[in-house]
Amino acid sequence: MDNRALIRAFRLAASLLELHDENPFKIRAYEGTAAALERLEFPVAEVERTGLPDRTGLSKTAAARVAEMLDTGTFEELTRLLSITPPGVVEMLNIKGIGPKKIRMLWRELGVESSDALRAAAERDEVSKLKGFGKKTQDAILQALEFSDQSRGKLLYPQAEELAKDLVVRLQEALFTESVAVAGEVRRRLEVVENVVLVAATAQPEKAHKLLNSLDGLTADPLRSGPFAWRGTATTSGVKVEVLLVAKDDFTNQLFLLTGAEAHLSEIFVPQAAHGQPATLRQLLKKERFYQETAIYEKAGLQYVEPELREGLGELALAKEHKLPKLLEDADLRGSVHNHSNYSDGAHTLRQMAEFLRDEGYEYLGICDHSQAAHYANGLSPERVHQQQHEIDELNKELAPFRIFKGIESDILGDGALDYQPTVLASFDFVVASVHSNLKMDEARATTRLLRAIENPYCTMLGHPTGRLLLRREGYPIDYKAVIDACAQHEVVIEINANPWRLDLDWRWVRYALDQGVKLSINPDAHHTTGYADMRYGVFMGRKGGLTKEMTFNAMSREEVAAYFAQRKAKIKPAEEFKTTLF
DNA sequence: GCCGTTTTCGGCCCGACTGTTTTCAGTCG
Repeated sequence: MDNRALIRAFRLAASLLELHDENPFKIRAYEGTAAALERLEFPVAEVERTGLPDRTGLSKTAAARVAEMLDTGTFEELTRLLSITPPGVVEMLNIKGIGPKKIRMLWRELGVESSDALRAAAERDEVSKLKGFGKKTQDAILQALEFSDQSRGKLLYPQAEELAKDLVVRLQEALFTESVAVAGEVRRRLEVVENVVLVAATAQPEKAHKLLNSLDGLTADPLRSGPFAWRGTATTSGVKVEVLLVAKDDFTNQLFLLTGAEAHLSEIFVPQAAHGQPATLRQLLKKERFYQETAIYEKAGLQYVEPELREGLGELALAKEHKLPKLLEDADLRGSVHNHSNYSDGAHTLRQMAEFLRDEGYEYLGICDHSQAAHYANGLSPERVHQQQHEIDELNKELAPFRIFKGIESDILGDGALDYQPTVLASFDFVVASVHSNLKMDEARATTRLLRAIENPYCTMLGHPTGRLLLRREGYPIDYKAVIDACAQHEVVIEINANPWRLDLDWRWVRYALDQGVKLSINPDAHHTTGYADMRYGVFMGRKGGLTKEMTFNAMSREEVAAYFAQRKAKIKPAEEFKTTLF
């Protein structure tokens, strides 16, 4: 059991206590346990049980509950709470916008015991009549239910990749072949996956069927399957799984056909093709058998198209002209600039965050803890900013040539102002500006808010532009063009937040940003040393949008980044000159 | 439930925002 499972269990217990109207301080205690676990930087499961209180800082009773979880998968209080709560009501806790207290009302007053019953009650206009509810709340509930419906049967990229890779290994073992590959959305690195598609070369497809039918996590769908295609779903997520069983000589053709989006395969790239001559890649594949994907594009007279780009969004036109860019790679990144330490809500100290990154071979770290408005995340008061910067100076002396840049993730307040006065903002090497509150603005207001932040001379970089959490919450709507244009005008870098829940800026806007000359930064937003690894997802998104090393902010060297920050700060006029207009 | 003692129980306690209210409760990050 990993720490996250523990944290989830304690959060659930806290919600259930609240649902059952128990002592608020008891609730806070459970939340406190979850928060304490979140800050830990080691797997609790590996700690000697008797050492738990000392190692975790938890109270004896909380530590005992953690131990119980580790040994039995649950703890007594949680079991009790679950036993007095209908499963459908527990599930309702996941609905955005309503919390335990509103759910209690719905349950007690309307007898609603499931999401479906809730939807029915809302559609009958019964919810809006409850005390404390209203028309808007009812509509918000229906909208949230709609969103969670849409999220069903989908996985974030990392989970989809893990599932796909696991199946590849099992099929390779069962079929005694290396020729099993991931295709489809996972190979194209889509941020959300609905279909996990694999291709396996085998002369014994029945062996593959037998294996796939026997796997615990999969549910077969015989109606959609056939002798050469196993289809079903991953049981818990409901995501579709498809395994095509093909002859060895057909492997490359099938892999290719199952990788590209339909628009890529069926786009006419030879407008004047003679009769019978292939005009699309699909037609070419029908005529000829290939053994390497590079040979397919070569035969078509096209530049090789990386799987990430095979979306049918204009890449073939570029490939025809041999103008596809050389895409960014993991190894091009030389530092990481939006990360948290335990000064705010991160798990690790400045030193730990820096040494880990240095030992991974990177040249610099940008620390951007939360600003003072982010109370929930232990945002830094000006005094603590000062203290942190002093500590960074000391560490920089010791760790040189590795360098920590002094940043901040400054909240963009409701009116678009940055958190902190100019004198404080001026003390940072750079400022990442992000929205964390009041996420329900309409497009006009949300855009104006961002534009105002971008115009602020202290804004170096725009953080997660829409605030979206994939499969969990829609971002606030923004006018992408206006935001990107403003970033171009004010030389503000846009981050591709590499956290797999965010992947924001959306890759579909990367090309537009690049065309406007906006540099992008692959930012893991790490709250833990393990979080740096998320940068690879950000690289995938950049690649999908055609991002190159040259246009990637954190592909710059330490010296280049230092020079960039210094030059940008030098351009800021003295605070008094814009004070009246901006603050 | 946890802390910290006035050592046996009282105090603990985010702020902004929204939507519901007519003075506030619930939710969120």
